[in-house]
This record gives sequence, structure tokens and C-alpha cells, in this order.
Amino acid sequence: MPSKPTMRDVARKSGLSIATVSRVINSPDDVPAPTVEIVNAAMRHLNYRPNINGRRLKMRHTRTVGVLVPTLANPVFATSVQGIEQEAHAEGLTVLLTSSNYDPDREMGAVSALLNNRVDGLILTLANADSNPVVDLLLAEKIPFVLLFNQPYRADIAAISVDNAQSAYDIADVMIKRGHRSLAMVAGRFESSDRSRQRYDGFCRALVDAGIETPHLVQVGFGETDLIEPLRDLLCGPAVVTGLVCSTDMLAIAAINACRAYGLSVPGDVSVGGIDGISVGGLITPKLCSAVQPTQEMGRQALAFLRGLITGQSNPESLLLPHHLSDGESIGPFRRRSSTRI
Amino acid sequence: MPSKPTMRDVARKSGLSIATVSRVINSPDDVPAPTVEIVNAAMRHLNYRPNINGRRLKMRHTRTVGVLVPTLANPVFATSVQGIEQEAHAEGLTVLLTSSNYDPDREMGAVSALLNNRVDGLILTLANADSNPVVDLLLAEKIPFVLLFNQPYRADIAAISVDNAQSAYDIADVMIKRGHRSLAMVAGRFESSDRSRQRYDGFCRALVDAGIETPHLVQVGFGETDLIEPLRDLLCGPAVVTGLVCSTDMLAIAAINACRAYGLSVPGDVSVGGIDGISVGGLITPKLCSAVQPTQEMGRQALAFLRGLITGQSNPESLLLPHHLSDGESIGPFRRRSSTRI
DNA sequence: TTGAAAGCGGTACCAG
DNA sequence: CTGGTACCGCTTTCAA
Repeated sequence: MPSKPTMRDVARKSGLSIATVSRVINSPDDVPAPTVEIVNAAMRHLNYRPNINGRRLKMRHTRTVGVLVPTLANPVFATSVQGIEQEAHAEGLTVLLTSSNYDPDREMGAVSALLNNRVDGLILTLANADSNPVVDLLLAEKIPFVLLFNQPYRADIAAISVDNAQSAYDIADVMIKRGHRSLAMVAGRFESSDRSRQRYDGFCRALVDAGIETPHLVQVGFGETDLIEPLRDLLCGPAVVTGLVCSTDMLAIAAINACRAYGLSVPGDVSVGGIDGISVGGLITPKLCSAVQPTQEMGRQALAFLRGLITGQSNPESLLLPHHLSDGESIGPFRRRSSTRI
Repeated sequence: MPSKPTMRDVARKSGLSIATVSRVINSPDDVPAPTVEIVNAAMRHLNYRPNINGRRLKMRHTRTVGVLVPTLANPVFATSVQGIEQEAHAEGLTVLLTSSNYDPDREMGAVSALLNNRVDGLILTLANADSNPVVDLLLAEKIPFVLLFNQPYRADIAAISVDNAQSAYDIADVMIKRGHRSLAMVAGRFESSDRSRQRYDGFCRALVDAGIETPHLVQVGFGETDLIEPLRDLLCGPAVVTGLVCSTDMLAIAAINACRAYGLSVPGDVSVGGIDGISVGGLITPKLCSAVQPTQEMGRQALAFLRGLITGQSNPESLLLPHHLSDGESIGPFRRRSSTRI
């Protein structure tokens, strides 16, 4: 049972040295054409496959990037990873994928594993970008990294995102302008998403600016698929609400389902706006009202930017991408039925 | 500029040999507790991080699995990768991710790159599982792999999927039973998806069994976001259709959008059923009629099965998972408006 | 133009 | 229980 052929095998087969074989692989131009052909022939005969791990060990860099997202079950992150992957493919880079499942405690473990792989750089979506041990570690070890979707306070760390607060503000503002006076935010748990908190802040600011006092808030776990219980009070309790702003599209979808379960039509009885803009095919989002920035493109940009950091051609800085509201075709008008009980 | 600390550094610092350090890392139980503590202390002081690539080079296996999907922009695949990642995390495995973008020509390159990384095994969703050079290569090189979503003819290659043909049959059957006599299938290009062809076959069989002659077919590219043109003839041409069966949920969503663009309500004027069951939160699928098998679970199963293959505990075989139709709540009745022109 | 040889950071066998 | 040491597969001087 012959193990996989190595460079030595190729060298032997071609009657040349392994140094020459290496040259043929890495800089064929430095080798006379006939020699190249001989070596290539040998490689073909042996079905030779360079063992990248050998190279990685020797070289200073690994041409590998690590990616950490909360979950791929959220199309927003999945799509961004698709963008990263595409760009990585174009650059000839390998992608190491991990996910934290929205659990801050798992982030360090995941990043650790990535660092043990000696990735050249990282693209991360963290639960909380500020005062995060992972960020400190990376900064201390001087590993290039860029945050995606996070908006850290510190201006000297690379981040690519839309303006979370502003996008929530804009959505809330649209709803207010259409006559909603009693709004609630359905937000992912703040501990597992700083975006969620930032969006809530923007939401509150919009209400304040409009002279509305009470911003209702419901925090739910991500991946929460059934919001019927969590939304009971909001939809048919004492503090009845006419519109919901959700911190993510997935939550918006879940909220819409809950509304329907309560016999409320959306829109009509209640309006639901989701922040995110799940751009999978541009179609999945219930186009009520979304602050959209095509996520796949954000992924590509993140990798491109990371490449700049790795090669030292650019410096860490935060890029705030413009967001825009999807048409919000059906955000109003509001006409809630008097009493809906379940 | 001290490079990253290595085992030798730890050995020196702790006054022990690198062999002992290695033991502390890999089998601490073989080392007296005090020694373990000394070494651990040294590692902590130095901020030591084992370089996995060194290990990989030495060991026969890499504890790494390669994953190839058409794209993560399709929630079905993204979710399955999430399942794979979860299971990999539980097993302490590293995931190398690649995508083919539905391009068969890119599959070989991607798998090649994965093999150069000496992955222990692969999980693949291929454009076409039959007579595929990638499959031949893997079989020849005896690399464990399992196909996900593909249903190859050969029974001796590992595959996890629902029964594509049957699920399409079932959906079509439901629609027929509800009164549809003029149905069309909107399918992804057969070249880029054998599932698509298999589903079309099932669709046709259902029509034949019901005594319906002409199965309409429109093949479209995946990621096709705008089906207005492709569906023009079907929706308002001479061969008017009352129901669409789509080979994937993403296509179904796109089709629904197209219907609306033509002023048709869905369901009502026309019924659209999607095969797949995008289970992101269980909510994104317009629940017209979907053959669902939770995709995340399929991913986990795939990795678990792959692990069995790698350890030699199980043999390649195809697992056909049961699918079920989502409630199809609103698949009919059909009441198409007489003339819809655009 | 080509080759010999010294590692890269680990693992594990074999002695002591 | 611990240490010396020979690799794993590849890159890269340095000489020939």
C-alpha cells in the first residue's frame, strides 16, 4: 500500500532533485522548459498532489483565512460567507469556517482553533465587538482581522457594516410617518448581538424625535422560530401595538407568522418591518421595510479588505456602508381590528 | 521580533524535553500531575499555541473535512453546512469550505484543492453525481466522501438525500388532486443539478399517472432572481397554466414574484409549489406545498456518516431520508382570471 | 541550471 | 517517567 506520492517520489521518477521539482511547481519560469516537462510528466504518472501542509509549515503564511459567523442558518450570514468564499476562491485562498451559534463563550474557542491553524487573517461577526477578549487577543497577537456586521466603538479596528442604529431609525421613522404611534421592537438578545442593541438604540431615537414616549421592547433568542408567546402581550395584551420593528429579517418573518396566528393580517392590522434585507436572490425578505445592503457583496469586501491588511497595504479602519430602505410597499396604512383575542 | 513560540520554547522554559511537552498536550494522563502543571505554566507564560500544521504533517490524518456546495446563497445548502459545522465542532474537526457556484467545471478544482489539504473526508453536493470525474477520482484514491442531496445511481457510494423524484411526484399529485390539469415545472438547469432532472422526472410521472399529456417545462439558471420573462408564455401566453411546481424553494419564491408582477394572486389565480423546504427558522418557505426534510439535520447526518466511513466503521451506502409535504395550506382551489395580459 | 542540506513544528519510537 | 532523535513533505539558501 504505497502512501501518497511525495516530491521525493517525483524527483526520483524524473531523475532530478526535489529542489528542482519544487522549482517546477513554484516558479516554472526559472527552469528550462524541457526540464519542466520531464517533471510534469513524472507528476502526472504518479498522480502527484502537493501536500499543502508541508508548505504551510515551512512558509511564513498559510494562504488561509478563518471565518466566524453566528450561524449559517441565517441567510444574512450565509450569504456573506458566500461572498467571502467567492473572493477567496478568486485569490486562491482557503477558507476555514466556524460558527459560534450566537454564543459569546464559543467565540474564543473557535478563534483559538483558527489561530492554531495559523490562518493569515480572520473575518468575524461577534456577539459583541466592544471589550471583547477575542478582539483583544487578536490585537495583541497582531493578527489581521476584520469584523463584519459589527460596529465597534474603537475606530482603529477594521469593520464593515451598515449603520445599525441609523437603519433602525430610518425604518421606525417611515412607520411613524405613516401614522404609527404605538410601536414595538422585537430584538435579538442584546447579549448575543450588539447589532441588536444598536438597532434598538436607533429605534428609540426615532421614537423620541417623534415625541413618542414608550418604546416597547421584546428580546427573543435568535433562531426563535415561534414568537406567539413572546408577542402575546404586544399583539393582544393591554399595551396593544400597531407596528413591529424587528432587528432582523428572520425575526420579522417569525413575527409575521405570530401575527397571523393571532388572526392579524400583515400589513393591515399590524405592520412589520425587518432590518437586514435578506438578499438571497433578493426575494426572501417580506418586502415590508428593510434596511438593505447586499450581504454577499459585504462578504467580498470584507475579504478584499482583509487581504489589504494582511499584505500591509491598508490599515484597520471602519467602513460604514450606505444602507437603503427597500420599497416598504406595504407598510401601511394601519387599521387594527378592535379586539383580537386568542 | 520573536516568532511564535514552539514546543522547543516551552521545553526550554520548563526545563523539560519537547517529548514531555508533547505528552502533556496529547496524553496528560501519562505524565505526573506536577510535571503537567510545570509545562502548562510554561505554555501559559509563553502564550504557546500548538501549530496544527506540524501535527498534520506528521500524522496520517488531519482531522479536517472538506465541504463543497453549489452556493451558500441558497439557504438549503447554507443550513446543511451549518449542520455539518455543528457536528464538526462537536467532533473537534475543522471544516474547509468551498463552493462551485453550480458550475460543474469548478467542482474538480475545488475538490483538488481540498485533497491538497489532505482532508480526511469530503461532503459534496455535486451538479451531477453520475459519471462524474470527481466521484471517480475520489473512488480511485479511496478518499471517504458522502454526497448530500445527490442521488447517484450507484448504490455503493454514500449519499444522503430525500427521494427527489418521489417528492416532486407527491407535490404534483397533490396539485392534481386539487383540480389542476395544466401544470408546468420550473426547474433549475439540468446540467447544473441532477436533482432538478430527477424532480422533473417525478413531476412527469405524476402527470402521466393522472392522464395528463403535456408537462410544461421551463429551465432556468439558479440564482435567477427575475422569472418574469422566462414565465411569460406560461403565465399569459397561449399555453396557459394554472399551477407551477418549482424544483427549489428559491425558484418558487422567484416564481411567485413573477406571478404577482403579472397581476396574478398566488394562490388563487395560480398555485406554486416549491420542492426543498427551506427550513431556515421553518418559516421562509411560502408554505404552499413543499417536500421538506430539515436540511440542518441532513448536514449533521452527513458528517456523522462520513465519520463512520473515515474510521472504517461503516460502509458507503445511500441513505434515502423520508420527506414529507408541508401542509400545503393554500394550494388551491384554482380560480384563474380569464385574461391576464401585461 | 541543478543539488545537498537545513529546517518549519510536531509525533512517537526507543533508550535510559 | 523522561529525553534523544528520526522523520512528515516542502521551501530555500548556498555551492557546485
